[in-house]
Amino acid sequence: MALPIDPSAISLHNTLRRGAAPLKLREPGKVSIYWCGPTTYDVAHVGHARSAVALDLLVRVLRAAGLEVRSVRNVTDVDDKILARAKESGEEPTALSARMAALYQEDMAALGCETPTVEPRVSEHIPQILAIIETLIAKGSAYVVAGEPSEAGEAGKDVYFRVRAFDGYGKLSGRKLDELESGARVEADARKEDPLDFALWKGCANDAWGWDSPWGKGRPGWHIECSAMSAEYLGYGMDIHGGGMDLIFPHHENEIAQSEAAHAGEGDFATCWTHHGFINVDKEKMSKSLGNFVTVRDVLARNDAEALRLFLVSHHYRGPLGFDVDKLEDGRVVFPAIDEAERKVDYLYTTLARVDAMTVAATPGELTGDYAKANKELDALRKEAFDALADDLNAARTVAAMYRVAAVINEMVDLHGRKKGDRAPIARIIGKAAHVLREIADVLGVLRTPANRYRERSRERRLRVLGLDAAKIQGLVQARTDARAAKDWAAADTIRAELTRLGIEIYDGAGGTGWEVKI
RNA sequence: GGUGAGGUAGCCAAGUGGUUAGGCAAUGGUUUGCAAAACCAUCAUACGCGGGUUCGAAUCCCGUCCUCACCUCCA
Repeated sequence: MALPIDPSAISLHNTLRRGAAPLKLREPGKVSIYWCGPTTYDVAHVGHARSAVALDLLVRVLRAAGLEVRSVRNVTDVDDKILARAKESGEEPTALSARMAALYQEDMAALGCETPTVEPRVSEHIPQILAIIETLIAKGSAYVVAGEPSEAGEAGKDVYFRVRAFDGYGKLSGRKLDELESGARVEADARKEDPLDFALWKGCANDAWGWDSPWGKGRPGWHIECSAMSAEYLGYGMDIHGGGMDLIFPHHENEIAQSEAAHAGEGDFATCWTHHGFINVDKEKMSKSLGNFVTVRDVLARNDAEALRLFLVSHHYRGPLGFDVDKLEDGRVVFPAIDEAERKVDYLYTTLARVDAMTVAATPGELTGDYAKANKELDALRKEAFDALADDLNAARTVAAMYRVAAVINEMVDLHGRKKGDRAPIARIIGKAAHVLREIADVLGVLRTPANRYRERSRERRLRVLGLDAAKIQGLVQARTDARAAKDWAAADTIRAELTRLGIEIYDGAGGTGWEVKI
């Protein structure tokens, strides 16, 4: 079977060029990606999930095009915020960041994100960081100054990057040096040659959290880790570098400056810069500093992980994404958009379950009339689904096509029950449609469990959230079944009303009465 | 002030020059003891506002209003 995506058809928005461009690879058939990961001082929120899902989607799309992907996503485990948080709790900074990193990896795995090829930590790459800083000093791109004195005692020296010595500064973010200088909120620091210069290494007191260096004890500046670790695992230069839009300036701008200065004459640091949009709560960016964040764990306590994943891939990765939080009268917090996405996940799994429940053995023969039309529609939907992904990861379009495929399946399953004479062609269409649905879901990273397992885990979780007991529901359903057997419709309907009030939905099928917990 | 993103039907959300994106909600229908689910149909001649270009504009151009983000840490 042909690959669903033609690698030469893939185009991505490149921040550096301010527009979409066909994917260009340094080595045919292989893609290298560096993605800026989290600073691990707290549990991951929905914004981190969006970032991880954007990377995962990118990787899946590239793989669907037959490309070999090598992805690196850093864990920033050395940072002032980690230190500050650790001081509050009395925990060792390294222990805190390691604990948070483990939680992050757990959460992202729950969202169906594959583990990147390498997830390097800053604390384990200090030698590489020191080496690149020394190179920058040797090339005249960086300079050493006396450390900031502190009451804790003698501090190591600082190293700063000489921004004005790098020609292309501002090329990613579209900023001009003089504008930056004039609009500067950068605090003046007499030790710096220029206010725009940024730290590669910050000295600290001998008894503080840090590492030994040629400039005394200290910690790396924020940006240098990515220059050092990307070179370590991808070599200098990469095909795609990505992260959140807030990183364009200064983080990525500085990464470019450091890396290209250290590797002058070796070409661009990254060919394509990919940046995703934010999650907004009440139109404001979800962020830790604003305190308006919802953690992934908060969401997973109420909703299925696949609902959050579907919600995320239902929107284009570069646009803003509103995340609503509602408070119910009983004080429970709900996420209406995620609930809606979960109902769609229910729908998709129910669709697959209906296919599972029937035998759709392929039988040979020509499809004619409406069946030929349905078959053609499926081909068109499959093409649309994958074309959309090749077009700057437009997964929202892919999701739309996926719903249409599910509708075809349901339509055919209904028909299968009614048009007994046409069962062979109908079964063929269903078999093909189910295959297409799974193929699309795979690249989106949804529908990863067998339908019956999904149903069980959803029921369990929803009962827990509502504080209900399955045995009690079972009893009410049985009582209603008995009333129905006695044709006591009034009694049966009273029980149903009670179940509805509790949040239980029932359905009478050929094999008896089933029930679901509503989300 | 500079830079960037965005404003599309009741709501969410694709679409960057010409044929129904999709979903939610609502209404009608098929089905059902009645329902639920599923399917079909309607809602939908929508594109912040004002000009302009064009046979034709949500889409291009000019102007303008509004929202958000970045310029300090942020996914």
